[in-house]
Amino acid sequence: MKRIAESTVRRLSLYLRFLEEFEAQGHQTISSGELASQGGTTSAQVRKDLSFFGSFGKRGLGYSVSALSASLREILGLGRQWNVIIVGAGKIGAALAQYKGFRERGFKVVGVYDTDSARVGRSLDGVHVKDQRELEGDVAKLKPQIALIAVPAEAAQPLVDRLVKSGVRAILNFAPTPLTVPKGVTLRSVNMALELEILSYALVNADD
Amino acid sequence: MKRIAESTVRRLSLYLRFLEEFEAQGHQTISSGELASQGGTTSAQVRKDLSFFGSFGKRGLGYSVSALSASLREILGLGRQWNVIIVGAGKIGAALAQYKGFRERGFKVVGVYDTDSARVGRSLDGVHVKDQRELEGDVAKLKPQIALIAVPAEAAQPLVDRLVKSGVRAILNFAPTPLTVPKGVTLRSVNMALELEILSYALVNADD
DNA sequence: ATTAGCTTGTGAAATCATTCACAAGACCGC
DNA sequence: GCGGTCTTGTGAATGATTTCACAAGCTAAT
Ligand SMILES: NC(=O)c1ccc[n+]([C@@H]2O[C@H](COP(=O)([O-])OP(=O)(O)OC[C@H]3O[C@@H](n4cnc5c(N)ncnc54)[C@H](O)[C@@H]3O)[C@@H](O)[C@H]2O)c1
Ligand SMILES: NC(=O)c1ccc[n+]([C@@H]2O[C@H](COP(=O)([O-])OP(=O)(O)OC[C@H]3O[C@@H](n4cnc5c(N)ncnc54)[C@H](O)[C@@H]3O)[C@@H](O)[C@H]2O)c1
Repeated sequence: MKRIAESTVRRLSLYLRFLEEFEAQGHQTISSGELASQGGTTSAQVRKDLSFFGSFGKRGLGYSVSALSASLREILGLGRQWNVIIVGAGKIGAALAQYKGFRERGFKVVGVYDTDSARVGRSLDGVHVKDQRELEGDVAKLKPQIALIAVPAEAAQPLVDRLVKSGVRAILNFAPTPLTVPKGVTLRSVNMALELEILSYALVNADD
Repeated sequence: MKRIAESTVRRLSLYLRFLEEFEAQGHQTISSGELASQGGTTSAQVRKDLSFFGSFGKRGLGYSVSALSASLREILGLGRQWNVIIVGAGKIGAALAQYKGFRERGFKVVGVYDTDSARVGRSLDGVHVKDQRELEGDVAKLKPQIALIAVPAEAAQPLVDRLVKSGVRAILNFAPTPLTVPKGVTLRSVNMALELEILSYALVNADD
């Protein structure tokens, strides 16, 4: 299949969230326009996004909320549970480990790792923090598909290398540093200071 | 001035970070190619990004690290301290309040607010948590330019409305819900579950 | 069965972003 | 001062994404 733009995947994920809300409200069908207004986009965009994957609607009627939800879940790979590990049990790592929003969307935290012996052994919402030396062994055993990186910037690249070597193929990084991964591994970074800098830019350029 | 793409602003922010590292290493000049390789982009992209704002380099030589850093800081509005408030002192709000990375980049947390009386009064790294009823008064007094939203999804829109009414013009939202702001206010959202869903998509479509 | 009223799916057009490619400028060594 | 070697700044070309616009399909009402 043709490569799909990340912006499209991002919107599909948003559409799914709105569909679930709609479903909870008891609606049976939804039009591209309604979906668009929720997501801050246009009806044409919604239809174009969906058209890359097939044809899900009924002309004159719209989309079946439940059928489209199911299709989007399928497309996004959310019909299953993903096992996730978190490395770094500091402030942000602990918050992520306890975040209910992940589990609700099918991402289960199966391990949390740290170097600091003061943190190892503690329990974060049912998952107990282990020493990072157990990382490789656990990855081989538990086969988590996704790893979250919540360690200091300078520890991030060596950690990525270990994770990749152990077989992790998708990484979400929170350390504010550029990282490289070999082909075949997907890396995404969330950089919060950078988000604030974009706001800063917007504030000083408010007049345009 | 012509409107600048967000992707450009994002890269400028990254360039600045690399320049600071370069400066710390004692380098005087840097070429677009060196800057590009750090940021995972191309030299042409770097030059084009900068060209929107002026001409900062010397042909044959490259850019003065310190002069370009200063220019980028100016462009991004980072030549000053920004005051930031955080609403919601739960797990993620507390992590953000204690995050050193913000202060290092000129963002100072001047207030943290919550509804929960068990959390009010605690101190998070020097800033003590106040009752959210003090929000409006404090915003009038402290004039924070930026607010971070770390409350449950259902509390987010009413909170945005209060913040906007009080004069906050830039908001970074961590609640996984769509929010609307009037024109003149900048809103950005960080949606971590969505980041994981993009990874999920990448994993199930690894072969393309 | 026909019509009226919606809404989809999709080529074509328009807009936006990135990459190419090269003239022009700067430095260095001789 | 000149030739050689770099590297910038930038139009033009390419590529990607979004928007437009409309034929075609479905429903419901009569
Ligand atoms: N706190 C935030 O809100 C926040 C926000 C954005 C980004 N970040 C980034 O997230 C990362 C962690 O930040 P934090 O505030 O949680 O810091 P922290 O110091 O609270 O936590 C870092 C943890 O990582 C552990 N660690 C260090 N090296 C390790 C390794 N090799 N293996 C396993 N664990 C290791 C430390 O023992 C510590 O517990 C940093 O890169 C930071 O820039 C934090
Ligand atoms: N924990 C995470 O890692 C994480 C990650 C991504 C997004 N989020 C999102 O961030 C938000 C907070 O998550 P959390 O895990 O910190 O939850 P939490 O329950 O630990 O914290 C929420 C806090 O907000 C406070 N609050 C509620 N309504 C408020 C109001 N009107 N004004 C001020 N404070 C109010 C609550 O008292 C509580 O202390 C949620 O929307 C969540 O989806 C959390």
